[in-house]
Amino acid sequence: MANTSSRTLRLLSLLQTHRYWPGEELATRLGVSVRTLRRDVDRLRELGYPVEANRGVDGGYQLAAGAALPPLVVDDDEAVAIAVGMQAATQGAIPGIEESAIRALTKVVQVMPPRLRRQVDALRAVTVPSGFGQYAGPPPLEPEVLIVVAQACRDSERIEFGYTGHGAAATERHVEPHRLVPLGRRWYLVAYDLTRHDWRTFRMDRLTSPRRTGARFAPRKLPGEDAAAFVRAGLKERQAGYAVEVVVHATAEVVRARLERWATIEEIDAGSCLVRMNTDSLDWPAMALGSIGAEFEVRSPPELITMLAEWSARFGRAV
Amino acid sequence: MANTSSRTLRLLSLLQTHRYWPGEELATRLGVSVRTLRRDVDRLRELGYPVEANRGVDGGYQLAAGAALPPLVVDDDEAVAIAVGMQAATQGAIPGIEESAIRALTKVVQVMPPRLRRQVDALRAVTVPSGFGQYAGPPPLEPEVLIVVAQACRDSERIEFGYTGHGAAATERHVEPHRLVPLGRRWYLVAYDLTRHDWRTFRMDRLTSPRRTGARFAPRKLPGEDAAAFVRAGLKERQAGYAVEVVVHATAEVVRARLERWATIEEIDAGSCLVRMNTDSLDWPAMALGSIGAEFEVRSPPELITMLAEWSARFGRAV
DNA sequence: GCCCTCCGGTCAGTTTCTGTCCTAAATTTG
DNA sequence: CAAATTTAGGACAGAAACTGACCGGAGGGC
Repeated sequence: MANTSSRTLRLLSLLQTHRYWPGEELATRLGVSVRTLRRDVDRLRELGYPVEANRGVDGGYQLAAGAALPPLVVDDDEAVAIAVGMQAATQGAIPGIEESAIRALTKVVQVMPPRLRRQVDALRAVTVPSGFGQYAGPPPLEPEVLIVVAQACRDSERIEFGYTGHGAAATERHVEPHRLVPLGRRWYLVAYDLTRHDWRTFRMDRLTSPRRTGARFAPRKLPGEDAAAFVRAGLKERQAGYAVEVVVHATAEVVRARLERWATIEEIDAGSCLVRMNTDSLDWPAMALGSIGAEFEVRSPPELITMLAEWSARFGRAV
Repeated sequence: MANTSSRTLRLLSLLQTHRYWPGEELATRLGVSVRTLRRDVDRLRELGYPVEANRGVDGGYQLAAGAALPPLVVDDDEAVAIAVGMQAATQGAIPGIEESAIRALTKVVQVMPPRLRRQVDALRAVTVPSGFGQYAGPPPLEPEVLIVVAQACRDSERIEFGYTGHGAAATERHVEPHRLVPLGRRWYLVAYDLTRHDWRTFRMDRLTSPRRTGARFAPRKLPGEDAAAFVRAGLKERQAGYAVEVVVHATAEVVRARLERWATIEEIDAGSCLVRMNTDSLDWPAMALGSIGAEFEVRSPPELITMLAEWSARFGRAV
C-alpha cells in the first residue's frame, strides 16, 4: 500500500475527481512530503499525462487534456452508469459507436465486482431501450449474450450455444468466434463452426445461452477480406424494412424542424415537401406524421396506407 | 519509460485489452524477465486487482472481477463511445443514472485530447436523442453547457452565464455553483447568486454560454438539508406532463408484452385492461395505442381525445 | 509419466526512492 | 513595488526497492 506505483495511481485518481488541488493537500493525502509529490507529478508528466500547475497564491495542480488518455479512475456509480450506457449504445441507441461500445462494455464488465453487476442488471430492467419503436423493430438482445460472445471473440475462446436458424429447428453449435459485426440494427457473429467445418454467420438475436468452454484457439484466417463484408455477402434475406415516401403539405422548414434527424426532406414547392425514411417498423412514421399536424399523402409503402386506415378507424371509434 | 510504476500500469492495460496472456509474452512486451513479471503480478494483486493464473499447457494470466475497480484503460474509440453514451444518459435516456453519468462524463471529457472531443461533437450531431418524443418534450440541453457547469461545481469555481427566467428578460449572472440536480426530465443548478446574495435555483435549459471565471471559492453551506429538496421546494411551476389513462380491449398479457417498460398495466377482466402512463408528449401514447392493434377508450386526458380525433380525421383523408 | 507453465525462495548488485536541505521563478496581494 | 505564497528543481545521503539469475516445486493436460 505504501508503494510508489500505488501512490501514483492514487494521485491520478485524485486529479481526476477534483480538478484543482494545492500541492500541500495532495502531499498530505498521499502521506508524503511535498518534494516527493512534485516528483510524483513529474512521473505522471513523463508518462504523458499533462499535469498543469499554477504558482502563486491559490496555486495548485490540475489534470489537463493531453495527447494520450490516462487510465480512467471511476467510482462504483460511474462504472454502473458506463456499463448501462454502453449496453444501451450496443443496442443501436447511438448509431456508429456500437462496436466501440461493446469493447468498452466488456472491459468494464470484466473487472466489475459482482455487486455492481447486480446493480447493472437491476437498472437494465427499468431502462427505456434505445429509441422508441424499438420494441416493434428487431427483437431486443440480451446484453449478457452480447458480452459473453464479445469476450470470447476478444480472448479467442471457443463457445457453445443454441441456435435457431431461419425457420429451422434449434441446433446446438460449437464454434470459434471471430468477430462481432453490427449491421443495420442487428448484431452478427462471424465464427468458424467446428461441427460444419466452415465459416458461418449467426444472428445474435437467434442465439441462446452461450457458454464459454475455456478452450482457447489460434485464430484462423477468414477467407474473405473483412468480417463485415462476409456478413453482408452471406445475408440472403434482405433487410425487410420499409422505404417510406410521403408528401406532406407543410413547408419544408416546418417538417425539417421535426424530422430532420430521422428522415430526408425534399422541398416540392412552397407548401409541400417529400419525406423519405427507411425503417423496420411502420409505427413511428405514423407517429411522426401524426405529430407534424399537417395533411399528407402516402406514396409508399402500401402497408403504411393500410395501417393508417386501420388506425384512423380505431382512433375514431375510441373517441 | 523504464519505470516500474509505468510498467505496472502497462501490465494492467494489457490485461484489460486481451483477457488471456501467457507469462512469457507479457514479459517480452514489458521488456523484463519472467521473474520480474511475476513480481509485477504480485504487486497488482497486493493493490487489490485479482489477477488469476492458469498453469500447465496453454496457461496464462487473466484479470478477474474483484472487490475494487481498477483504473479503466480505454482506447480512443472507447473513450468517444463512453462520452457520447454518457451524454445521452445525462439527457435522461436511462432514468436514475443521470448524476453518475455526468460525473463520468466530466472525468472523461477532462482528460480527452481535443481530436477526440471533436469526434464526440461530430457524433452528437447525428445522435438520436434519448427516447422518441423527446423533441416534443423538454428542450434539448447542450451537453457542453452541462459539462462546463458540472466541472465548475466539482472544482468550486465561480461561473458567469446568461439566464432567461420564467417570462423574464435575459439577465447576466455571477454565481458560486453548488450542485446539479436532475429532477423529472430536467436539470437544475443550485448556486449562490453573488449579485442577489442568496441561494437560487436555475433551470439548465434556460442558461446560456456559461463561462468559468477561474476564481475558486470556499463552498458555503446550503441552508436546507439537501440540494434536491431545495430544488423541489423552489419549484412553483408544477411539471406540465400528462397523466394518461386508457382502457384497452385486449388481454393484459398482450398489452404488457408491448408496453411493459413504459406504462403500468392493470387487468380489468379477461378481455381488457387499464393502461396508465405519465408523459410530456402525447405523441407516443398515440403511437403506442396504434401499434397495439386493439380497440381502446381514452379516460384521460381530454387533450389526448382531441388529438386522436384529429389524427384519425387526418389519417383518413391521407389514404 | 512427461511436458509445459506458473510459483516463490534466495542472493548480490544496482537502481530508485525519499526526506531534508537549498535557491529560483512565477503570481497574487497589499 | 515589496511581501507572501506556491510551484520548480538541484544536491545529498541513507533506506528501500527493484532486477536478473538461479533454483527446486507444484499443478494441469496429454
